Amino acid sequence: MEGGRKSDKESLFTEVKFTCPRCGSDQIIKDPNTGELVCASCGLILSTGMVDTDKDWRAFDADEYMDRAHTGAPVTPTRSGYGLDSDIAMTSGLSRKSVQTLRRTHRHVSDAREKAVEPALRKIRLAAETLNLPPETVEDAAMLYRKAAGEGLVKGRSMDAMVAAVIYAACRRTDVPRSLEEVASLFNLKEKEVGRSFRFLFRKLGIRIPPPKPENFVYAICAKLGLPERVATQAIRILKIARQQGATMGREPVGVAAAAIYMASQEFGEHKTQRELAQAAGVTEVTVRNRYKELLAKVHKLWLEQLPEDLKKQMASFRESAEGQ
DNA sequence: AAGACGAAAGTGGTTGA
DNA sequence: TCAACAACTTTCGTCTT
Repeated sequence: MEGGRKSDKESLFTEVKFTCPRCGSDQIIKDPNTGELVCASCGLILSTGMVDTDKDWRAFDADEYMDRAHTGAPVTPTRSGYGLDSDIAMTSGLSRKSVQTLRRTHRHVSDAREKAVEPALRKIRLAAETLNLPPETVEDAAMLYRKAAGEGLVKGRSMDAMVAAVIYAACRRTDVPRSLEEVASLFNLKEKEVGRSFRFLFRKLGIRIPPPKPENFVYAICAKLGLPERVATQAIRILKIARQQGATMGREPVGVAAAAIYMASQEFGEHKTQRELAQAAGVTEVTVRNRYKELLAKVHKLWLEQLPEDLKKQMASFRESAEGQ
């Protein structure tokens, strides 16, 4: 590979020593224009909503403090019993015998439900680890599975396909860019099978899942190609205009993303071939080319017009120094 | 020679009758 | 169930640098 050039190229990962609270990746990129910190792995914007580990309540005197304090194990749908166990105490007012009866009934009902979903939840947790999913996504997947199981949609279907489907759905709902192919192959399933379960699920549950945004794929593709953050930032600008212009409708989001990156990289003199972009995005050269053509027609001019003067000059100088090499 | 571009034919999914 | 359709892929030839 062209190892020599890489050192004088601006590093994609500026020395930010954060790790992503969602996926744990340390590939955090800083957007020079907005100052936002973005995770290159899962696309989460960090700086506008850093995790607040403080209390979620305030107290103005000691009594209030005692009153409002609540602690204990976090509630999570990813574990059976939501990570909580409940029991019925031997309190006064009830005979020993009725407490025992109550306990037995309670255990019977909750155990039966929990036992039914436990293997699936275990699979979800395992898959999440391999796919490097943030907790938010894992919880959503677990929640969806519980909902599906609760409505009897799981019976008689392949558990793996259902688990894969809820994981994919959760990724979509929480803006984590994982492809159907990635999720399906983890379970040795075909895209088609998972896709079918996915559609069945959200049709039956009445859940609306918007198509993935092309922006979600930008940082992952740029990271694969070692493109600097300024290219990623502008690609996202291009994609925002593209959406306003209706240039993303009905198009494969990842293909549009690749084309936008191609466009931005050219303006910055960061030459990558259409083939390289296509490979990084997992589409063909022709798709990149066609999306690029559409972006040229509908977006390119608007994008350049909206750019601040100093950034235009910056682009020109980057292009010149690239040509000089 | 490498990369960009375009045309033509084929593929697999979706939609509506 | 089937045909029509849109988006995408594969393949290949031509043009440009």
